[in-house]
Amino acid sequence: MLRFQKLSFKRGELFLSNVLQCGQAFRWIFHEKLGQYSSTLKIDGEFKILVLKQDQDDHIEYATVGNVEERALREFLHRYFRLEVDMSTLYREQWLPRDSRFEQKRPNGVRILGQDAWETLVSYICSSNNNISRITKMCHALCTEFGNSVGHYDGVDYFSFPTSHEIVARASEDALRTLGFGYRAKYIVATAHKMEKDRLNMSDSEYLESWKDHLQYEQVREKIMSFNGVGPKVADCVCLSGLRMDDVVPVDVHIARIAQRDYKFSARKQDIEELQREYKSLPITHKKVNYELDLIRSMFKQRWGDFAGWAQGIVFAQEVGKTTGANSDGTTYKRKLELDLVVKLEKDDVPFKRHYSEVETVAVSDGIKVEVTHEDVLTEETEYSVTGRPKRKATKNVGYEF
DNA sequence: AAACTTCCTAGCAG
DNA sequence: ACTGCTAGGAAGT
Repeated sequence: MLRFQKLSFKRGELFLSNVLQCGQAFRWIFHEKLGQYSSTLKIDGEFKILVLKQDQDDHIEYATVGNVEERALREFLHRYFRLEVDMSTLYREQWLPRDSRFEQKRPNGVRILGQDAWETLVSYICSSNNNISRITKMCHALCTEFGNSVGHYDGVDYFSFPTSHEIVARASEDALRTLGFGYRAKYIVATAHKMEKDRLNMSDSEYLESWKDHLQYEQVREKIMSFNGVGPKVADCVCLSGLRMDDVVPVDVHIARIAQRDYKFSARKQDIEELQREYKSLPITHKKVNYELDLIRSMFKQRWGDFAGWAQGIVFAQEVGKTTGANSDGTTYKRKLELDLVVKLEKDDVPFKRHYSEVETVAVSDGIKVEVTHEDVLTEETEYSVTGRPKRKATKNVGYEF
């Protein structure tokens, strides 16, 4: 039996269900019966099986399979979930004053994870032109095929995420293609080779992290983009989640659509030309960069400030609004969002709690569809908070239904 | 420089 | 059964 410990935080700062399987991390397994998430993570330099669960909005519970020193574990979790970042304050002091669209948004416990840099790089190479379901399968395949056995828990074997050395030694383009990586197979192999050659005596992640200390964002991105299969979007994801560069906004098709639709963005010719002059001196970036997308990136950075990447995470989660993840039986499902709302209507009303699921919804509030009856009219004064976990009932759909 | 096309694959609609 | 399309892009032309 696992011994679970509590890790507390300010109410609403973290909801595992909105963070672990929404396309940011790809290796968390959800155990239907236990209501737990598990994965292997490198804690204090060694991969361990970590189990998490949450049924309150002000703490999570954690346990490891096998011994990990308590202090190191808590430090790891604090760093992984970036608990030093206070989202409610950011929301109140940064995003809301700078962007009135945030009046219609809440953080909902969506956070940017501080992940292992090398794993982030490889995972996001897999993500190109791909859906979350398949990315998840690919990341798991990398570990089971080329990683090391870490242990066993609740009927599942766990493996480490392979180092560049292990990928070079154990994988090949052919093997990866057979595993379903498609044209990304050669990117993975080439990236692992380059990493193995460049990192010298450092570990993969130490090498990537070393750039952050003495280089500006533009140069760090440049370095990351020098890996095969890594363009601006993937590099920005590595900056944000792998290197904890909180102001970086990765611009994918969704964010580009939001910029145009909600922020009426359109690139001015003058701005594009200025940007081209700026990039002239950089050897790689100006070849891979899409100037329009890059202008969107800088627009959001300017608008949202030092934690623009986190604001992007909230906006993105609301836009996509679904989670997909692996189950302990090896299947990968798209989950439907399910939540409990604590609704306080008029000021003299007693708050009440009510369960909602996406299926039965009609009205939209905060990007969450809510069924509203005649007796509970949501107004601008309505206070609500979201608790609960994703519904475990699966659909086979891949795609967005909003 | 910018605007194409191609690259794997699974799932789904028509 | 078959085609066409799409899904957190990047590389090649």
